[in-house]
Amino acid sequence: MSDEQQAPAQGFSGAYEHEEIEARWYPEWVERGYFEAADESDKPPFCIVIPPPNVTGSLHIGHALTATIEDVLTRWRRMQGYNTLWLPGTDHAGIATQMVVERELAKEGVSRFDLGRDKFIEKVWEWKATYHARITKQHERLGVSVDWKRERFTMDEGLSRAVRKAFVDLYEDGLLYKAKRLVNWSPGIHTVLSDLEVEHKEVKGHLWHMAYPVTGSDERLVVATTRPETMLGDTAVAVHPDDPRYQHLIGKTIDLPLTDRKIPIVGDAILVDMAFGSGAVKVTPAHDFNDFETGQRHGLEMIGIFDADAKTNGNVPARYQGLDRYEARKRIVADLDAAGLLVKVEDHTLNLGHCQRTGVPVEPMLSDQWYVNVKPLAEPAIRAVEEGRTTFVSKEWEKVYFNWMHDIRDWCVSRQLWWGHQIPAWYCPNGHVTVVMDDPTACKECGSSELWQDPDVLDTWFSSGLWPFSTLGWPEQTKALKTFYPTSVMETGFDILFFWVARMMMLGIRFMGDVPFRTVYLHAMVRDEHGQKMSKTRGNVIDPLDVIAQHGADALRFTLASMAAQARDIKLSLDRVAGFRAFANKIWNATRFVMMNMPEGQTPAPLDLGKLDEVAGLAPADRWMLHKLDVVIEEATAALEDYRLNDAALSVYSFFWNVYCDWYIELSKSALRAGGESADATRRVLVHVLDRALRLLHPFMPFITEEIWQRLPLADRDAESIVVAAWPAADARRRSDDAVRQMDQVIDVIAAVRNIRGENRISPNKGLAVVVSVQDAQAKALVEAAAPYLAHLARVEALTVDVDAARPPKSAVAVGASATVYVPLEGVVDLDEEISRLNKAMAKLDKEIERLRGKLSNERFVANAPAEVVETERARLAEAEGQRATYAESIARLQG
RNA sequence: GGGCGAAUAGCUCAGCCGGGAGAGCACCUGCCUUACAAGCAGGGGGUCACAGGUUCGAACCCUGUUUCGCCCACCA
Repeated sequence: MSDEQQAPAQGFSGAYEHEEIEARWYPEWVERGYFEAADESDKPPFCIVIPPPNVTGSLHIGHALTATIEDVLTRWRRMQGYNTLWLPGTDHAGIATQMVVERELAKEGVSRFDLGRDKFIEKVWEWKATYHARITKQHERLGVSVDWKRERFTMDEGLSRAVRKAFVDLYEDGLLYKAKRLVNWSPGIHTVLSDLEVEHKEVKGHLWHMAYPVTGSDERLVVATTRPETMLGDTAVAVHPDDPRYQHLIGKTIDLPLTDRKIPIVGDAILVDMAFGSGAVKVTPAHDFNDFETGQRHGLEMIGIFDADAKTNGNVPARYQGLDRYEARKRIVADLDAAGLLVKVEDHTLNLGHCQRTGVPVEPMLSDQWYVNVKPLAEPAIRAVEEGRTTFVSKEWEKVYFNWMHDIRDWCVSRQLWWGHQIPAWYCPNGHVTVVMDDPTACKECGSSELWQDPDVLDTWFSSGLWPFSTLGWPEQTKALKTFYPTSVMETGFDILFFWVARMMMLGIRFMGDVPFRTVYLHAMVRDEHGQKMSKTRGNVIDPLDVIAQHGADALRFTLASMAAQARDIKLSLDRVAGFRAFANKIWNATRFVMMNMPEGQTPAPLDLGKLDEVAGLAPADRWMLHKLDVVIEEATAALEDYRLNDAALSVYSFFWNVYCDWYIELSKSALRAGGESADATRRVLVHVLDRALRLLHPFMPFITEEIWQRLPLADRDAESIVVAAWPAADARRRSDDAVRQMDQVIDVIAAVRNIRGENRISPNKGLAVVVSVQDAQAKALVEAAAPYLAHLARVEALTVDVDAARPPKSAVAVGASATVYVPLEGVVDLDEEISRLNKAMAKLDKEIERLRGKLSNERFVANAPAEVVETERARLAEAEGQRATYAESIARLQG
């Protein structure tokens, strides 16, 4: 601070350094409890529960987007005076986390089975602790204004209780049941998957045509299959009952090749399409969903031929046992070929289900699992959206939601994992099931004390589905629950609409009797700048922490918010972030200017909007500035109300840079130099606007705005931190149409001079003598009064203003909307340059004139278009024609 | 097989209820002008994917086509 004397900018002498500022404020905010919500309050509630990040690793750029959007909404509402709760937490992420820990262990050559369940789970908790801490750090770096005191984890005690309560209730309602069905089995991780966790991908494969001998005859029935190995589990062959080729075979049997089994030939019009393949289908009910249905219809035997690894089991002939399914395929094809039973092989692309996590093809397997009967839950969840009790931002998502909900199928919720909520079902030796909240000591049915708990755990999404109310204390009827449920906004990526949002809707309505959130705001996926998915293998992953280190959290947040409206993909470019870092720098430097011009130790008196007319020295430029401020307050607020974060961010951006900095600060310099009342008034406006602008920017750029706001000399400071300061309210008393009209004219003249200067490459240092021709005395007075502005912003050293001023000889000309500007060129510029500039301007006008004349000579336009539209077009034409005439005359003069 | 989204300047994208095509970055010219060279001033650049239609008037509404992307779906 030794240089304070040379640079009286009250601490703003240095450059903008984001690291230092960002590190300092976050702990301070938490310490002062600004982010903490009240269980009960007179203020209206605003609540977002965070989509809990998985504790698998660190936050990626998508999380940064989530955090940014939610923080913008939360900080904005907090400033508006809401009792604001943004509730943080993390998800145990069953499969994902178990997998990463297993992978870690595998590096040391250890499997989870070597450790045993308890030891393994201990390891996972250690992992969770590490990554939870990392995620928390990252969130802090981003500046999230969450209420850390209410942080939850999907497997903490309270939430585990909520999970049990939900399970037991659904079970008692008959909405949750156990059944033996064909399931999606992942041989990669040895667990069943829900339909949603199966990804269908096109795969190039083959269609094998195999000949099956009909028992006791020479006839052979050719079947076509994409999976020849499953023939070992075939228990029938189906043909179409109306197929003349095969009708006579229905009721007969097949000698199943490579086995000693005989299987029936059945007629089935549902399964069989006569036109496809050979028209005959092998039926493997234990390993194919269609075949399973067929088996049900015909009472067929089901022979499962694979174990948990999808290797052949003891149900197949000895020589094929213990083979991987693809190995088995090769062997079966080879053996059939050798036996002369392979008729042909065709290329064929098929849609194959893959395990979302491991990428391994899913194996349909027969298995005992727990299911939720979701139809009865989906119905009210559909109705809630139809009736608008929950609305989607981007209405189009509602259609997607409805589509899925209408076709919803039972949800398989059990998983053969160790990490997760163990299913609260106990079995006794007599085959009874006991489902209760607290660990039982005896069987509910027979009283047996020999009980064992179901070893499986629940799908992660089961606990996440309870998140909006379990985090608020449910099943206890807490005050927080009463205050904040239904929550205000659910903001998350569209990729988990079905996984998560739909489930929360169903479970929220079932357990709370009301929707879990009023608004669903779905954001896009963040890609790299070319639209590629970020992935480690592509090497295009953008780590939010790297971006923050380089450009600052404020710049990253502003970038993400400004792109939040993009529909499906957000293409993130680091150039863009750099641009917004420059913006932060601009804010910093503008502040420096303001501070340099404040008398040390004094704070300008606040502006009383009701008495602006009484403020001595308040010039049109000041009134104009206040007017523009009011416009942006209104725009930004309206944009946020509509969840148009990009519009809000960008309108404040261009206000601050292009209006406040580019014009007002420059205009203010002459008043500040002049001193006295006008300088005083200008200082008050400078501070008033900067203060409001910082508030508007705060939700987007919390750190820099706080740093500056704290040091601003504000006489009417309403809070100790901008975090809890009031959001600016639009106020019509700031508006002044007169000032806007006047300043438009001044700006018009300045722009005209600058254009002549720029186009003619006249040095910025060269002072100019300028003649301005205006239309009336009022305009003359106005432009004359603006002489100091012209001197500073356009280097006009000698100004002559007249109504219909005569053109000085050999002068450049620029015609503005309300004035014509002449700059004598003698000794300043080459005449030819000016002539070519004028020709260019004229060519542009010609185009415009042609367009307008065409339009106005169209009788139907004049007859049908609204009068005001016709009027503005006429005015435009008149203006363009006038300008063109001036230019043409100028050219003639310069040449002559 | 069904559904959805996108196509606008070199790049990434805005563009509301149909009425003079915009921003950022990049580019060109001139400037270290006392807040800021991470800056200032000036400038160039678009057949709004294509073809029809509605309309006085279409980037915008309707129909179709093409390209790219996504979601859902049990055809062997």
